[in-house]
Amino acid sequence: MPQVLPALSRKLALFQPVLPSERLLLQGLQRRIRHFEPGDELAYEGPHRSNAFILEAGWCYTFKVLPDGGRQIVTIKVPGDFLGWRTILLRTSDHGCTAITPVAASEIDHDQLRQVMVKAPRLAASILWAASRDEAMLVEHLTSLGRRDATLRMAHFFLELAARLNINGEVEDNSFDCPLSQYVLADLLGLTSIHVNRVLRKLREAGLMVLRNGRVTILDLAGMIALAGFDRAYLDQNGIDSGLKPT
Amino acid sequence: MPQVLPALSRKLALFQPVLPSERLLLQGLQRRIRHFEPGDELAYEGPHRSNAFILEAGWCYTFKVLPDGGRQIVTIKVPGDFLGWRTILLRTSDHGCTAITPVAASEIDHDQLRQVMVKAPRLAASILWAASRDEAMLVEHLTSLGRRDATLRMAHFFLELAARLNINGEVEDNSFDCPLSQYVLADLLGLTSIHVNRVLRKLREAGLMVLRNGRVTILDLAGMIALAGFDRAYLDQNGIDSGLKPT
DNA sequence: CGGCCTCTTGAGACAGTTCAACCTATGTGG
DNA sequence: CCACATAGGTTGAACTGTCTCAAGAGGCCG
Repeated sequence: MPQVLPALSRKLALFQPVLPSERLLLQGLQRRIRHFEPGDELAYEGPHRSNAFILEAGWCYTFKVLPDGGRQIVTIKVPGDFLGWRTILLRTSDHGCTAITPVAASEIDHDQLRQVMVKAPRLAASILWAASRDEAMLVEHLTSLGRRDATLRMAHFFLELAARLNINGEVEDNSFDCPLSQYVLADLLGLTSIHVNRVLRKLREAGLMVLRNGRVTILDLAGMIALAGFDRAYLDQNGIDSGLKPT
Repeated sequence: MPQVLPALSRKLALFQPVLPSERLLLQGLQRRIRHFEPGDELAYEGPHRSNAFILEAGWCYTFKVLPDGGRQIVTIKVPGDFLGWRTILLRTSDHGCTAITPVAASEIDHDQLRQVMVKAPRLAASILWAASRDEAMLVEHLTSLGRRDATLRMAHFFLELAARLNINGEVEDNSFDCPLSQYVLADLLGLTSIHVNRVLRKLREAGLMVLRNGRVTILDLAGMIALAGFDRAYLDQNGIDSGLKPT
């Protein structure tokens, strides 16, 4: 029996406590674990019935590709996140999903999920809360692309990421692992990888943050927050902050 | 007794038929109609309990404001759309909402909605389908801001808008009313109003589309679709197209 | 009539792109 | 164990899409 659900239930507990009975229902959803290697596709764009997952371990990104070959990364997914849930009801998968690191994900049985939603309204509310929070992050990302310049986008993204990872206890000493290449950051933030490189250098030289060897360190938290105009209210995680401390 | 729900139920019927009993439940949700004038705020950003609506008549936009005074319009809402539903479960309203035209909207009672979700799972699925579709549109918009240039963004937006409005039968002769100022289009598409003006001119001079006196006319549908790389699959409305015809 | 909002156009500036080169680390087959 | 390929990162120089600043025109309303 695989050890399951710590990340998801810890997140849901930010909304309301997960009762023992609900914990069992979640475990039922998380029985079928599948594994993927970096670069594997968990879902494809197109009109076929696509799978929904709970990401248990590892990182993925979801993306859209454009006719000209351009790619827009929509979200970075970390353990505890839902994957592909939007396509449970839509009849087409509107995006692809690729593993960044080795990934373990539990595949959701649609009928079983339907049962949970109908028979456990309280848990259903927790799940819909998490989905609403995902959408709020999407809106914030959209705002970044529309109205923040490259530097602010970068700073804002890493502050959000720290807050999300801290739910899983992955932030320590103002620092966390981050397996995102500059190419991925570029397609996420609507930039070129060349410009990502320059922006990261600027943040480093300003003493704000460093990304090196797959690890992020926030050097000046107050400076980052002021720069990005970051207000974590939209993450709705009052109980738990970014894990970062002023220096 | 106000005449209610044609737009929403027509939209939900694109997913599955709305049964008579479900129609009654929807009518129950749509009892408390409120009216707003252009410029009125239906919701504010901030940590208070915000209201959820179904937009019955008129147009709104939702937006975020940045510390530097910049504004990003997140979505344009037309009759039949949900407003503020994300903040039903989140404990903070992450965006504002402003009426563009005179608006009639039914205010949703949260407890009553909860009842519907629990007691009418089939209708709940239709509602969640519509919410998923809204999210898919958000993702497409995000992709526009990240990886499409100003002209493609504009063309893509108006093709999507036509498809949405055609559900309400508002598209006729490749033309539809559109009360969006160039300032609103600018904040929606992450541009300045000056550049919006130039892009609209370019589209007009290319014989692709015209926006004049609050009315859009698509002059060259195939050209627009090819230019924007528009694929309406993400709207998941197989039953009904954009109402536009090749010329 | 004056004030305001929206639309329009021009000219110069700049953020970010494109193209090109080179560097380092890691892995692989001969 | 070297030769080579690949992936990620770094830097420079020229180019361009979009912005900023500035000015003016048309329509609507009090």
